[in-house]
Amino acid sequence: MRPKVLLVEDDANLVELVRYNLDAAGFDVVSTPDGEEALVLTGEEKPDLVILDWMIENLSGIEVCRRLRRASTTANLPIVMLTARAEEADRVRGLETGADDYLTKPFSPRELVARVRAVLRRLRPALSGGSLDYAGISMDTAAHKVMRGELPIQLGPTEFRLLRHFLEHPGRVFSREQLLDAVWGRDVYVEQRTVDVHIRRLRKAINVNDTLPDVVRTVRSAGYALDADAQDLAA
Amino acid sequence: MRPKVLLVEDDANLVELVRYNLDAAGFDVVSTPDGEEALVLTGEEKPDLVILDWMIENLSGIEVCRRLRRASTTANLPIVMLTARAEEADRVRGLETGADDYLTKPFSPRELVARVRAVLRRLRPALSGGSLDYAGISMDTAAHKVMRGELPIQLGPTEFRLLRHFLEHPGRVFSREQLLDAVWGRDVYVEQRTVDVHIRRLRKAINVNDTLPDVVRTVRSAGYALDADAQDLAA
DNA sequence: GGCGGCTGTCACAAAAATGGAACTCAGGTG
DNA sequence: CACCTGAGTTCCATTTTTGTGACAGCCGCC
Repeated sequence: MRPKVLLVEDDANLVELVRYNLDAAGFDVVSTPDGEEALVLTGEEKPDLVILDWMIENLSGIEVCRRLRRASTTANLPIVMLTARAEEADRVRGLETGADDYLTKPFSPRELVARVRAVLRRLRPALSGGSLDYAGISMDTAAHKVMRGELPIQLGPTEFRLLRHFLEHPGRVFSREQLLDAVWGRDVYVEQRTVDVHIRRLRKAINVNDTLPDVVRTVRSAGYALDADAQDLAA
Repeated sequence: MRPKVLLVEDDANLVELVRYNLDAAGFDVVSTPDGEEALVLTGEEKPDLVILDWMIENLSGIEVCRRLRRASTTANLPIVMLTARAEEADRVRGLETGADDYLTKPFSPRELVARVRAVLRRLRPALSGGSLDYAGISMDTAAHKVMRGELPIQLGPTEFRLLRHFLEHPGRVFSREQLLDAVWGRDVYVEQRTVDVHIRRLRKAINVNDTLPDVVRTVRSAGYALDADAQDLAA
């Protein structure tokens, strides 16, 4: 699955240059020159990362950044700012508004790709092909294989995505609603309790034998989390 | 708890400059000019982030970076590279080796701090807002975990919300009515005395053993407050 | 068309949390 | 010291939330 990047930039030549390089590096690219539209596209396209030029139409890049950070659904969306403003104050302001990285023009396309990769490697390890490890579970996202210690684990597609999501945010609690958004997709309508059933199927598959601790923690009235010490807390 | 940064840099003047700025920004700083020692210190000091100069003694920064990435305990340690080598190829190489960010000298201390913050904001949400600390109690709101010193605390949903409310307004006294509004919700109708019961459950859970002081202070005919010295005041 | 793996729902069981009542305890008062 | 008020505790019926097994529909495959 190619990660999707939303490019918000009004210089058509630059858009083409960046699009070409990102495409070659294995990314899908959606672009717009317009700040307002960027916010709309973020909701519709659900990009994995946004590249924001500072000077764009309608809303400034920094304002778009601020709004994305404020909305809960995009508060964690990786953002790379891109601009001709090399002033130190601007760079600091960009980073403090919530951008994850900041590049000044002129920049090298290769460096941009490298920085986009570095940001994604951090935030969405699964997208960059590597493997995810936590609490004795390791998932090879490329090969779609999962191991619990030395034991291979067999998972259905939904359980796989569910576990991957947990591994990307170890220890963190997600509500059923958040899990439906992240694992099923934002426009899918299913009962919240369906999450319970899949959690159960995941537990069944992961806790191969009774000697291994359950790593899925139930947080009453809140949701579920993947947790190395799920057991101790219950005790 | 202040995040700890390991600074690997051999220019003593630069070390002082960076140390001063990071300290002012709320970080603890440990430093060494030596690549080999950096690896040792990483294990001993368990920093939250490493700032690595490329040109250092014994091992090059990029080699240190590579080794840190390879070791499982430090594979996820955030790394910011810092160097005089402005060549594009070097920057790309640095980022691809696993650095999370890359700054070229001369750089502004403020930008360095901003970038360090941006990297940490991503990786350790707990260090920048996700966690509430007061009177020896720390609550990780993302993971829904509470600790009293080193001891894990088990709370029911209502007690959790109650404690969170207290932690958000440490030391302040709330009437039962205010607590019902804030913790139960404005439109919920329950007896005021119910608050007492939950306060009791909270106390029971928090005061794990008798040696620890009670941090919930009762203010007669007024309400309750979370207080570091609840005992002394009562005496 | 039949088979097997996945999915989403349901209904019921099990577990945990909650709210309230009753009773006890502590502090202040005259 | 008896009395009164507010707070601490305990207990338990009820309500809420989660766990679980079963099942029917779907889809790709042989």
